[in-house]
Amino acid sequence: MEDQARIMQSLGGVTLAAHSVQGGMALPPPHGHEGTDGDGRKQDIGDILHQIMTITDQSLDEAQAKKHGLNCHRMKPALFSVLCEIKEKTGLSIRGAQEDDPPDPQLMRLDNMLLAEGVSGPEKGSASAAAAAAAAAVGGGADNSIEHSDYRAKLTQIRQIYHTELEKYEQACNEFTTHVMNLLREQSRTRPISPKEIERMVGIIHRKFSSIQMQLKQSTCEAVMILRSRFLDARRKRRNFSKQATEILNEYFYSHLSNPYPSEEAKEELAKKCGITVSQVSSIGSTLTPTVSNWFGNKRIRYKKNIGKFQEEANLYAAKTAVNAAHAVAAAVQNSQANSPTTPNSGSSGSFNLPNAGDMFMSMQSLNGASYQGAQVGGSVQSQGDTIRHAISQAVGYSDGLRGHLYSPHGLNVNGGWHDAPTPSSVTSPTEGAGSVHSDTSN
DNA sequence: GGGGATGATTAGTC
DNA sequence: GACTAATCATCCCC
Repeated sequence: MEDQARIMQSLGGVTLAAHSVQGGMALPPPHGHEGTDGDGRKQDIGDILHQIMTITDQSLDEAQAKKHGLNCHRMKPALFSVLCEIKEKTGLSIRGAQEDDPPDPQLMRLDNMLLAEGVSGPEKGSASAAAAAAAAAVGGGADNSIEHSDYRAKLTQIRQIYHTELEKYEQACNEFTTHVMNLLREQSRTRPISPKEIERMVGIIHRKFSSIQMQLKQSTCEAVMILRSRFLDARRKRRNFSKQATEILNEYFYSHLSNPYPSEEAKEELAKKCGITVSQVSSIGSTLTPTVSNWFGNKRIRYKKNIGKFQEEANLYAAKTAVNAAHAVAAAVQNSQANSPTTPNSGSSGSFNLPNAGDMFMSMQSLNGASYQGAQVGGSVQSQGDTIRHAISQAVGYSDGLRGHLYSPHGLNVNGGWHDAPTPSSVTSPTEGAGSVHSDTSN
């Protein structure tokens, strides 16, 4: 320690001296200190530094021996403290420049996406949740569940690959970090390396590895996107309504031909009856099941476009609804006769099987070849009841000889709009309450 | 395979 | 937000 203190004092401008050595130059004489004693010390330091400079040119054994010699040299602590001072000065600027890197937004996006897709994060988390959501959106069909499980299986595969690769990267990163730290600790015996510097080096290594990890995450995201798009493409495939569903929808459409705008409640009930959805509700995309809203939208347009083509269909459904009405009314009449002659038609069909009385009236008029003359709303309850009774007899008689009768396209006005559908979004059937799917024949 | 039927999508309107 | 009209894409029958 005495030597060290003396050297520090005698050298004065240590940094300059050290820099000179680093540049391969001879040490300059200490300022204001000359003499034989100073020359000797200068010679010692010069020797040590020269040995350090040439150590890499020597063979391993030779270098080890030299290293040992240097470590044991009496001047080593003095030299070490000089190097410490230099490092302290240069280290400050490096530290200031490299600390507190903000989190990479790209990496954050990738992380969020992988988490949302259920690739990263807990096993039972969003992967199955997303798949379950997809399944819920799709409905309950057998082929749907196959698609669902297929999607889930492929997602699990991606997840497994991702985690395996991630583990590999982490392991490699840890190994490399440990290796570098050991190396630095070893080197710290011959040159000054502070813990903070080791920490900084570890940070650099982690940054390098995290850039590799980012590539892995990017590839995984791409794979998920491809899988997702393929899966959704498969889901976008059009599925036709079942025959029964089409029947139900057509029945409603033709029985409300004057105003084929089902309310939300009506749509919901129709959807329930048909086993379909009201509208597109999936967050993932289109559903497999066709929707009531789509169906009515398409039906209205196609009916309007080509009324002639739909005449036969309209006749069929008019007859069908008439027969239904006949049965219901007959039952109601029987009921009322049996129970109380003063309360006719107390029964209900329980569904929209029976048409809107006004439309029913129109349908039957059409079946008779008569054109629809006026608004259907005005009729009294009694007169509608009479009309229905009249319709019953007509319908029963028509059920066989229906084909060939002209169905007059009612409900549409000259401009192509529906008669009494002033505000389509808030339509209520003329003779029934808003959203009622049930027949108002009992009126 | 062709063509009509039909469910979904999209842009524009109210 | 619901609707229309045009269009796309797929299904399904011949």
